[in-house]
Amino acid sequence: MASRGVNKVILVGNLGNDPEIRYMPSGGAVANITVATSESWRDKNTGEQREKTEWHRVALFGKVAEVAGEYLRKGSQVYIEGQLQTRKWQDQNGQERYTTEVVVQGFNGTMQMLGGRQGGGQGMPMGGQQQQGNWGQPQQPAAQQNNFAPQQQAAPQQAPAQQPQQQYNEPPMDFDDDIPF
Amino acid sequence: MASRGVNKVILVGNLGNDPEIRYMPSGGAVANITVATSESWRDKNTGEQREKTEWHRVALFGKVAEVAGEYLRKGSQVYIEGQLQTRKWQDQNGQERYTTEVVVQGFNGTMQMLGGRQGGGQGMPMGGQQQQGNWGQPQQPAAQQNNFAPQQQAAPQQAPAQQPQQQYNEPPMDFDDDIPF
Amino acid sequence: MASRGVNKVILVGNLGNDPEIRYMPSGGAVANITVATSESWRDKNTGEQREKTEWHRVALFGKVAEVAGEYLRKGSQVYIEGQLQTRKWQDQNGQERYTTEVVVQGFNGTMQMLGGRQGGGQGMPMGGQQQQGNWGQPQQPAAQQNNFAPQQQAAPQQAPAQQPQQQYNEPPMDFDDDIPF
Amino acid sequence: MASRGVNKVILVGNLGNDPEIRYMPSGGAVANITVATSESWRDKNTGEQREKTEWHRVALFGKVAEVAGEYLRKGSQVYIEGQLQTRKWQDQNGQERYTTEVVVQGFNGTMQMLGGRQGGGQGMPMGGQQQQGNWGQPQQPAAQQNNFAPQQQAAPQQAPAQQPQQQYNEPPMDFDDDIPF
DNA sequence: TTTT
DNA sequence: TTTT
Repeated sequence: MASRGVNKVILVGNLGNDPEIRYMPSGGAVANITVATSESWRDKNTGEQREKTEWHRVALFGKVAEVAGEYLRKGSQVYIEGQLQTRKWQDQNGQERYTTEVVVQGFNGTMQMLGGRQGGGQGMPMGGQQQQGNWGQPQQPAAQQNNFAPQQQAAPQQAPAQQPQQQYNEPPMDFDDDIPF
Repeated sequence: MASRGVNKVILVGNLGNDPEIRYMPSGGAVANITVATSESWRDKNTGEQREKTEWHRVALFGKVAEVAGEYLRKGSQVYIEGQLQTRKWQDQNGQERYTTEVVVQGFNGTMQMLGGRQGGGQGMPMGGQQQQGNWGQPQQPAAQQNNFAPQQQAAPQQAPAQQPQQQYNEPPMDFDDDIPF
Repeated sequence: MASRGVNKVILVGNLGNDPEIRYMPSGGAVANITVATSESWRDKNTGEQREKTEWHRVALFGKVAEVAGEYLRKGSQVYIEGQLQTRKWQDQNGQERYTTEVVVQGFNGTMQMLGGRQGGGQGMPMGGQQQQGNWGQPQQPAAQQNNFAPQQQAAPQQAPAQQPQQQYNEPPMDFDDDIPF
Repeated sequence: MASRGVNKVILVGNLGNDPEIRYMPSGGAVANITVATSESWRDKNTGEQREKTEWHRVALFGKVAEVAGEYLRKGSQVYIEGQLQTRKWQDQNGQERYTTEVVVQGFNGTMQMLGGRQGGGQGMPMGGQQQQGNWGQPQQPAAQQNNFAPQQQAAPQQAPAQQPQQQYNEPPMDFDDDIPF
């Protein structure tokens, strides 16, 4: 829990796809999302308007992953606070590759749904039928890979001696997907 | 310059090596540094103290790159504020690879040297002979490695005409100022 | 523009009232908003749900103030990045008082409208009639105090030698309003 | 613990005075420090260099307050991450006054000592005799000013049972670690 | 792949 | 005074 140094990422952007939820053998949820941030500026040579979108891999763990799986959808706007983490893996040729992600886990991060009336009524963001933002209806976290009930680790954040960052050595994570990174 | 979304990284850590400085055809400086942040925690199973160091690639552009090249050294402690940026490149086998960096450029970021009484004396961080932290003596930004344009110009947000970040040349703070409360 | 030290505030919250816009003699706009952030938790003694709202004074300057005046309304959700600033003033009894605000000015800060389809279509956040979030229709910045045309300082941020922080010594700012601070 | 909204302050600056430590009836420590951040710029009218220092009230709670009391001294450079909080009080004339502070408490904030090789040797920041930065010798947190409960307990988010922030007792970083890229 |  |  101690730390020398600061490692903090803050993002506000929109999801490029629905979250992908997986469960670790321990039952803890992992949600992977991609978040777009973009900036636009006027090219000072050509004078034309230009835009550049940056895509961020974000991995959420535990309770916040469950919330993401239930309420976030493609297009949802989110505030993300997490840490940068680079992990090494082997591609199909046995070559070492590195992937950098924003990790949101326990007290080292947070996720906030933005826009719409998130977190509304009966535990669903919209509180009703009419969709205001791009939020999902609360779902059974069912359409997932493997699925032992995520053993409600609702408040693990207070746990006195939590073990950070042991992620990513459990599910394979399919990094050969055709996602652009 | 407009932007929808927020893309912000904040790091406090130490350099793993001396900065590598290059110059673009335009004359603009680029500094590459690696910054370590670490956290330690007590393993709740074994009870032993564990530590994990995360290494961050950071690319600085323009004036702030020159300052980095002059004053930062292996071990220097820095505050970095920048943006996440992932760029695509081809490895020797023609395979697409991705590298994620923290980009510090113009008004989208800042770098602050920490420790010692930076901003001291004659434009060098320490103000004197005795080395307090791990800061370099001001150098000619001459010993540049090589000089091909870096494969990436990072975000073109404010291009050549930028001129921020000439910090580090102010008098030391007087801590006997009357604090207004 | 240089700085020793970091002074940064990040808020995501909702406006408690419509923005108040004023113009300085120089023509620069100033927008004052109050932003609510809240947290809720379960009281570990009584077991009941509790909530606490924190109200923040935010002062925006220049272009971002104009945008705030045009598009933000009571209830609007915003992302604010600015600096902490405490200024001294005299109350009606001649007593020294201090007020702390989050100042958003030039490159030292940013404001992003959240939720809805902000910044949409023709320069208005919603792009149409149907109100999705709590955003104002684009207005003439007319109903303001004094009103020499704000001399479009649209890109003063690039200005080579801008003069920071001289605010608050121009308009009186009416700090005896019945706002709770 | 839940929250709608983000309320975050990040400071890097120097202490204007030694910390003031107090203990609450519960035994929890409270440290009050004032942190200076400053910026300087060239006045675009007169052409002269100008500087402005901003002073921040910071209140630390719990373990981090104890660390502050032991190791921080006037002039110490710190990284602070906390929340903005405004509290109401009555002055000697019975008038309502407001004071805004940066509150560092539990998981909602952190404090890092900067400069020197903090986290070194035997649990003290410098690891030895020779003072590199402006750090105090570890003290008994005994010389407390006075001992009435501070008028404010700040947000009760995680109350007594908190236990984060026991940093600063790790071995120094080895910068010859193999950087993974 | 998002959003505007 | 907001929002949920």
